[in-house]
Amino acid sequence: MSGPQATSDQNFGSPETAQDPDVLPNMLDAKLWQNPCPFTFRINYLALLYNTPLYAWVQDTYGLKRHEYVVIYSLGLADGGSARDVSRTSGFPKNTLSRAVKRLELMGLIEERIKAPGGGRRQALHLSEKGWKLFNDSVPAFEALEKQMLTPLSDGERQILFELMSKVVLGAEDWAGDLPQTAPLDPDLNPDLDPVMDTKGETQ
Amino acid sequence: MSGPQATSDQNFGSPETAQDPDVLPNMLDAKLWQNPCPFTFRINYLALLYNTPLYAWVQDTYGLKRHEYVVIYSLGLADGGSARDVSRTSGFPKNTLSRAVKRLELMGLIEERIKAPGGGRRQALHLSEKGWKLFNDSVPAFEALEKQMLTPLSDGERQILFELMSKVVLGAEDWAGDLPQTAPLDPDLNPDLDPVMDTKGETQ
DNA sequence: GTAGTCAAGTTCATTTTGGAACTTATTTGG
DNA sequence: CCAAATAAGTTCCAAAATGAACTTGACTAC
Repeated sequence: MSGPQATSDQNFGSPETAQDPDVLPNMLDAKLWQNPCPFTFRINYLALLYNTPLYAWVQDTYGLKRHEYVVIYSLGLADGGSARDVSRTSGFPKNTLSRAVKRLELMGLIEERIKAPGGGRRQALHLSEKGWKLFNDSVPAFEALEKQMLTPLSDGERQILFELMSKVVLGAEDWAGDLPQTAPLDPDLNPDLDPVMDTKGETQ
Repeated sequence: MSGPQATSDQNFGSPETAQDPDVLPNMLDAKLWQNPCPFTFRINYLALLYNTPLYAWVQDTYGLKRHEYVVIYSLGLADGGSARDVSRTSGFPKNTLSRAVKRLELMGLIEERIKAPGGGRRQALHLSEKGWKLFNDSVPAFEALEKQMLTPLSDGERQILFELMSKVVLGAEDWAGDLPQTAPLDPDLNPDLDPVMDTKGETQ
């Protein structure tokens, strides 16, 4: 090996050890098995593998950009939510979502906005009938790919994975610092719900 | 509830059931606990929570954009890799990486390029001394946050999580369709390595 | 009830991104 | 060996994303 990194054995990428360079999993192997951050790499890599084809499909099928579809999906799960809610749970900046909402309104996928009952200047967003149809028609594709992803696991393993991931997410309150516009995780999450987020599509 | 979605019980977002709207975990709760894709949401959400602060820190500390740092990180793990390798393992388009490589070269973080021994027009990229230093100095921050993320788990649980995630990633060969420029997972991944990917930072 | 504070949402200007076309090295087939 | 095919890397440019400033409505305190 050439540099500091003490990745002793195994060959990957390094010119002197590279063999068939067209199999090229050298770098992938390195990122999977020599990574000081094996967990977050897997997270990111799976997000990439999952999101990329699905959002491409959404784009082709419905002509919606990712952040636009995310609004639909978010409202499908949490009807009456605001742009702020979508921003905080998805990571997209609020001006991006402002535009998305405007376009969805124009397309007749969400209803005219009304100020949210609860607080501030918030606007409660609602899917239109057309919006609900799009949501219901599209979600199965997302479900199917998630199911596909999990086929290597037994039912029991899937359950365990779900529980471990949930633990990690719930523990995130403590460290999840300052996102762009900061969405502190809620202390008393209700263990009977289900949300959606939005990670673009690249790994480390 | 207003629309089709049969999210019966629990209150979230829905104007009629919304209570304290400022706690607003309504939508987060919905995405976590009512999500038809609970696994991929968690993946995406954790990627968001992880990547966002780290890449902001990299930007502030080293003045490197995400894709630029990704090149550094990738070469730190797989020295001698090519831009193509980084593209395929990270999901960034090749022109974006071409620019990144050019800038890193300019900054003196990677060495002059030489054509890769193995194949085609490929160029083997190498970190400079300065590049290695940056890599070695920065990686601990990534490691630390990953460690932080996993604190809710016991050692045994972390091990199990690692194994389950690995299973899922290895199984991805079968379905991981066509990424932008398609990186077929290698059939015989060497279970002694470790790679890095790149998922921007939004959930669904 | 008026002033001050806060934050959701919008607009604007700039930078960034990435598809498409192109270049160029290399390999393969005749 | 030469011609065609392949694919890595680059360039160009139109489209998209986003930070920052701004607007606006609502709540708070006096």
